[in-house]
Parts: sequence; C-alpha cells; structure tokens
Amino acid sequence: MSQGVEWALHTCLNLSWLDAPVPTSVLATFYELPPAYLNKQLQALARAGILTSTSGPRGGFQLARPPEAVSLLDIVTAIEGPEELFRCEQILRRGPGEHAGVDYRQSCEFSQVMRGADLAWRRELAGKTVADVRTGVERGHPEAPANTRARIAALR
Amino acid sequence: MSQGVEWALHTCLNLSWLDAPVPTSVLATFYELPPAYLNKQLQALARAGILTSTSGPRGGFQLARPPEAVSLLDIVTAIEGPEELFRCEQILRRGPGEHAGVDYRQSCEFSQVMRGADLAWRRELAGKTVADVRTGVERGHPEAPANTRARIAALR
DNA sequence: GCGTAACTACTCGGATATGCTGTGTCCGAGTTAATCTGG
DNA sequence: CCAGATTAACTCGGACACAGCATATCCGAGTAGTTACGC
Repeated sequence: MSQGVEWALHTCLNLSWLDAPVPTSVLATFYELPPAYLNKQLQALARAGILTSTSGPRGGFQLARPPEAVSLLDIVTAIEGPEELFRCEQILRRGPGEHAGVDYRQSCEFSQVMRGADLAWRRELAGKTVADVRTGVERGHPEAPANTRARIAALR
Repeated sequence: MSQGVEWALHTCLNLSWLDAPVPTSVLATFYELPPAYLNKQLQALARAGILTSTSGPRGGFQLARPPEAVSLLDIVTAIEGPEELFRCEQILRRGPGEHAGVDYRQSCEFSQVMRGADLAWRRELAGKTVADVRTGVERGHPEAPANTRARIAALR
C-alpha cells in the first residue's frame, strides 16, 4: 500500500482543525515531507472531492466537506484507486473445463472469498470518519488542536 | 496484490485432488502459466510448510497438510509475506507534539483503525480453507475432480 | 540369475535479467494581493 | 486622498526522471530410476 495514504490521512486530520486554505509547502514542513510529492497526493484528494484547492497567494488546500462526511475509505480510495486488493485474472479460462463465455470473477469460488474479505476490509474503513479519529485524538491529547494551529500559523 | 496468489490458490486446490507429487511443468501447463515463474511461487509455498517438494524423477509438489488445515490466509501470507496492508511509518514523530520514545504504531489512531481493518480482512481469509472451497466447487461441478485428475495424468 | 555400480534423465532451488508502478522532482499557467501612478 | 492599472509574488497542476519490486528466465545441485556389467 502506497506511502501517500499515511500522509493524506494525517493531513486531512490537520486540515479539519483549520478553516482557511493551507499551502502544500506548509503542510509538507509540518511532517518534513517532500513538498512536490505531497502536492501530488493532495491533487488526488482534490480530484476525489475531499479537498478544495485555491490558487494564488493565501491559497492552498482545505477540506471540502465536514470531517464527519469523510471516511477513511474515501481517502484510501482517492490515493490508491478503486481497484480491489485481489484482482482475478480468470486463469480458469485456460483450464480443462473452460467455458469461454463465463465470467469467473462471479463464479470462481476463490474470487468470491477474496471479494468477501475485501468488502470486510472496506466496511471497516467506511465506518470510521476523520471526525471519529479527531475525537479520539482530542480525548487523549487535548492540546493537539491548539498545537497544530499554532505550528501552522508559525509556518505561514 | 501479486499475481502469483491466484496461481497458488488454484494450484493448491488442484493438488488437493491428488495424492502423488506433481512437477511444476505439469502444473504450469494446466493453466498455461510460465513454468519457471510458477516454480518460484511454489517454492515459497514449500518454505511456508504448505507444500512438500520432492526432487528427481517422479518428484514434484504435493500438499503437506490435509486441505482442511490450509487456510486462504496461509497461502496469501506465503506469497505476499507477513507485512500488513498498511504500514505506519510513524510520521507523527516529525510532528509538533513529538515524543521520541513513543511507538506510534500503537498509539496513533489511524494506525489502530487501519490495523482493525487489516484484521477483519485476515479473519475472513483465515476462516476459509482449501477444503471449504473444494466442497463448494464439487457441489457446482461434480465432474471437476475427475477432470483434473485425468488432465494431470495425461500431462505426466 | 542376481547384486552392484555407473549413468542418465528429471526435478527442485537459487542466481540472474527485464518492465512497470510507486516515488520524487521540476517548471509553466493562473490568480491574488500589493504597489505605483495619475487625477 | 482615492481609484485604477500594473506588477510581482505565490500556489496549484501536470509533465518529466529515477528506483525498487513484481515479473520472467536460465542454469547448476541433487536425486531416483534405469541400465549395463561382473560374478
């Protein structure tokens, strides 16, 4: 799984504590990440409708929706793409009992089990939102929001 | 996810219908797969203790355990390795409230959710065995075992 | 005919190339804010 | 002092290199079955 997912998750959480656009350079400095590459990931989040981008001075990225409406699955899908973890190449078509017209992604037993596991994984991720994580973080570290806002303001 | 997983799954199912070693060349011809590369995957399964390998004439691979004792997770782990889907690089260590000695794989909220999803995925795969899949296939295609045995015998 | 030893063919196993996706970087288009100028 | 045009800096966005892993292949080590030979 791509490294950018972790960056995207934490960046979305940080943005949920802010209400003005933040440029990539500031967000990158926050965790000492390569700015240009982080920008690439944020572009993907913007294309997915999770962030909105603003050009020019005082521009940057901000959350497009309230954090309650952004699931972790949304973020993972935006970065990794919509493909499922296991992709069935239907090698059964080459086997002895081959039926050329059959879609083995539906009929193959292995495909079904792998798809079920994939759905279980996605269900877990879809059930947690950025707001849920934010609540948990604030419970354990009440100073986190103020720290983040102060650090961002200092880097502007 | 690696392509070899699909090959390994179907190959293990086929081997569950046989009781003698089958060489890689025969197993590869079965689905028109590149023999040398399939051999590489089967080596991984052998290292994991899922298959046993026999050298020399009349040698090959066979299941090391009864199919009831081989879960799909065993096969996936043998091919893909034991790493979890999402690996936390602990970028929080670079953040403002950094605590150098903290293991963020445990304390980071995102890590916990991602790990929970990973466990849900693994639980599904661990709950299904090669024997389960075999039963399902035999229910829908009773001729499959005989077909497979005949094809293997013809290729020997 | 039988036992033994050499031989041959077959199989696994790891070492060796190639291509593609994830990773990382750079520069141009567009936009905003500030500045400067003239009334 | 104020309005408007110009300018300059800043930001995103996509196009351009690099690297590491999945993919694919090949050849050597070891083994078992076979064959030939001697007793």
